Amino acid sequence: MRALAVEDDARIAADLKAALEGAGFRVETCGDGEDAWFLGDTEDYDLVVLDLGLPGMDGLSVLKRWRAGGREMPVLVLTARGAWSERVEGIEAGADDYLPKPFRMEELVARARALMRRAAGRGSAILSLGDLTVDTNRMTVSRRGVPLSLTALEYRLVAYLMLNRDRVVPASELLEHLYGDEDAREANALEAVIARLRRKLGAGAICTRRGFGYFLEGGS
Amino acid sequence: MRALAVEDDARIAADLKAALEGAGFRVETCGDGEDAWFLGDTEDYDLVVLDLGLPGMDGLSVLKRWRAGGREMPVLVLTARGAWSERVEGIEAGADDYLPKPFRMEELVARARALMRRAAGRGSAILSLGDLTVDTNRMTVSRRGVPLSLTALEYRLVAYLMLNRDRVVPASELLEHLYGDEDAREANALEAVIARLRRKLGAGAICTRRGFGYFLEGGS
DNA sequence: GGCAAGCTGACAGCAAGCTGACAGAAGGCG
DNA sequence: CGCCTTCTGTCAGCTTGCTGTCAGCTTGCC
Repeated sequence: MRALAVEDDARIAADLKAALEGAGFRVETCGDGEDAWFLGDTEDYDLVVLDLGLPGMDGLSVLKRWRAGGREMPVLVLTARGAWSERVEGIEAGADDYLPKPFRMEELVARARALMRRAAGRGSAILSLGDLTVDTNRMTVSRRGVPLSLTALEYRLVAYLMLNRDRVVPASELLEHLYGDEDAREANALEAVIARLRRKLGAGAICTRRGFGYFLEGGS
Repeated sequence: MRALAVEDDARIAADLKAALEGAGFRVETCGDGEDAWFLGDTEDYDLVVLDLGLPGMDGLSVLKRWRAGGREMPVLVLTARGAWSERVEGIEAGADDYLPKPFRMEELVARARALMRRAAGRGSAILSLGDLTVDTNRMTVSRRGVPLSLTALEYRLVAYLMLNRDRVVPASELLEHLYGDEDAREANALEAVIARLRRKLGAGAICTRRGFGYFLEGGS
């Protein structure tokens, strides 16, 4: 397992290196944006930890150029505290996860592992679309970073829509997923859940395509 | 990440290998006790999965000899169904976790990850969250520095929640961890333990997410 | 305008979870 | 061997709050 840590603050960089090495990675560090881009473009890493504030070239630009060039390695972005807009941009630029500073190194290592797991084939732990984020580990949903308190049923519905965010999910399929298809719940149980969800997520989050089904808002 | 799977049943060994490789490990297998001991003693593994019933040398003896020789890698022991005494011996011999057969491979992978996380946490045997501290070496739990007297069962529950503090642990998983075979214990044994624990730890320590499971309070 | 699909607030039933009491099991100790 | 202590599963009754149902409404479509 080979990792690249892109971070201009030498002390943090050293800490990153130590933590990741403790987790079993061979780690290289780099403090300059352009150098980082070059390394990420020419070398093969299993993981990149990328700070956004860099000399040379901005972290987001680095990331975008990697992705534009077809580099697909997992990238964990370090964002400034509470800078939500940075996170959104980071995700759009192709980040796989983000971690707000300051963070505990254990947290970083945990995320790194989650990324490795995801890359190793399985579903990701964190899914985002628009201003909604679903964390399948914690089984939580948050909106613009604000955690929402959902019931189990509501969570499963959102998570399912999020997993199938690239298509319209028929109501019948949702019913089957939620209730295991046997006793077809009297029609509008599903609609009741959707209504409650919309109240919590915000009106525009779940869209209806009349006669077809539901989908999560976000771009399309 | 390098793992050793010690298992004499060839089919199970193959399953183990596949599951762990799916989780990102490079996996070696071994079906004989003496060979296993030699490998574990001379090679560096990040994780060992060890079945107790082995030809050549008994699994427990292998483990004890590793520990006696100062080998500290995380070891996950596979025990026979319902064999309680084996578990206790396993812990005394230095196992980090145990899993009763038969088990689901996902469960194994989850445990393996938890072990890796623990091992990566600076090798520290002490975990803290909020005002709770769990010392996995001495198997003690304290609150604001005041040691609590917990029973074995209670300790294992708290420790497991602490090891998995970054997620909500489903009740079914806790049952499986505590009792091995889910069917054995009727309904609310788990809830009884939780109630007793809350009385000792303080009411807010263990939180319930209805329909999901339990998690330790702290921060989030 | 009329019909059907979908929405929503209210509400009651019900299941998940909590707790205190109790007794069987396990183990310690004389 | 027998008493005693501690642990822990079961039970019953309770609380909490999730969720399906209903009735009436809005929206989209022809």
